[in-house]
Amino acid sequence: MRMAELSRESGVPVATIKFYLREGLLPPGERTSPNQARYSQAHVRRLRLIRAMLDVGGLSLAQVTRVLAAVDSDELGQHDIFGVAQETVTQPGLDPDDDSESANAARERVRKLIADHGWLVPLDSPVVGALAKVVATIAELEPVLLEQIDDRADLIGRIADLDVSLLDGKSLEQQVEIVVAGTVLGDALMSAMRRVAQIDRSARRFGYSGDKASKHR
Amino acid sequence: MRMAELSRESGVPVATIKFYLREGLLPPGERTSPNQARYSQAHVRRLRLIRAMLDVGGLSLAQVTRVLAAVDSDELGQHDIFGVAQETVTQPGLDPDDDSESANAARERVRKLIADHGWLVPLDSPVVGALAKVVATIAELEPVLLEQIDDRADLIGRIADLDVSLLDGKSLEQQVEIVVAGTVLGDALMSAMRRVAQIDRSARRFGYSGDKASKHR
DNA sequence: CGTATTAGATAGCTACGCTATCCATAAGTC
DNA sequence: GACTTATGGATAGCGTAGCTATCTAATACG
Repeated sequence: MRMAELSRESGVPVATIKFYLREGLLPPGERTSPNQARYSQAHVRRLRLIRAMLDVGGLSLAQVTRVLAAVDSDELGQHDIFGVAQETVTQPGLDPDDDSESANAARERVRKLIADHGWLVPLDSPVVGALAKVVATIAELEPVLLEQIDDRADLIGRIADLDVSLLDGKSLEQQVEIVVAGTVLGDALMSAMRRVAQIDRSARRFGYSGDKASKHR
Repeated sequence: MRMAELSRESGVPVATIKFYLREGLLPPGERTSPNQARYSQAHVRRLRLIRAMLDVGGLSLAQVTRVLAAVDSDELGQHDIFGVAQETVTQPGLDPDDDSESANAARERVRKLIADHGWLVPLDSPVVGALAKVVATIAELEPVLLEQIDDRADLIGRIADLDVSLLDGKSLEQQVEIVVAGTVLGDALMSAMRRVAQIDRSARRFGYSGDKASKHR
């Protein structure tokens, strides 16, 4: 497959593909002569993955770069797969040097949450720091949201069960792909479904009107 | 409170506050003379809300602007609250003119999902379109993720129950604030908790090692 | 009265994610 | 083999987002 076809297949403009090649997001094609190359189905798939992470997952190019680098390096152990995918996606959490009252309160709340649920997670991991930051933000803005955090954690735990069960009987290579997609696109899927479900619950509680008139103009 | 103090209280630089004022994100202060103004605690809170939506929620300035406009307009009915918050946050979904096989398959899958769960949601609403887009993307990239979508939908539905139950006994004004924060920050909270829970489940399944040595370098 | 702030206007800046142009070589076409 | 088209690679530029900096005239404060 040559450049034009790769572009057509993937829906990504040629100039953009060249840009991704320069940035190392897309591996170079197989050389057929000093300055010609041939691309494969793997390139199409890689392009689709890039676009999915950018458009649907909402990642930055830099994050996509890191995720792909992790995918390509094959020195991952079973247990690290999630960590690697997550750490490249997780945004900076609570500053560890932040010793303010609210920061400590948030950290404590998260510590207790993890302990209460018996979660086996190092407290100094980036994901925990990120969670602490979210909790701190919510605590000072709309603390009611934290009232049922334990119930939420139970449900989320069961979602995580589903996530992990997906890996059953898969090769390590497949697992990497599933975890990456599951981490990035999984967030989008959960958010999108939650919104739909909220509309349903809200309609049941406050009354459903199928016509547009009731919608905000 | 004058500008300098507002800046100190909120942690937002003066230049940035002025920028937000220009953009209409922050309402003008109360005039004390033709070119002086005084700010209140409400301004501090508003600033914190803006920063939370930008930094934690990951919204764009334009989205924040729309959310705030909706918050400020008080012509919302009970049932519309979710819709308004969501529609300003929900990114463009599947193009309705897209008649490709994959797009139709995704739409059908979503339609069935909604029907199976008895959700009361207009199929042409933006949130459903957004969900269809996510489903379409996952379907062509990592379709295994869709295998347990019904189980996920059940759990998400129960999360939505929690979301809606938060509004019990709250004034309409409070409800608006809760829904806005719950929509934007709630996504961040769920994602962060899910990552932590995934680490736990993964550790249980594949073995936990508390030391850093097992982590990706 | 003098120094420090302020509101408001305008201009500039950095990062991101492309997009466009150029050129020399190679491929496809007759 | 001549000729048109496509390609790889390099370099430059562009549009948007989200601030940041500077300036000015008016006000506040001690």
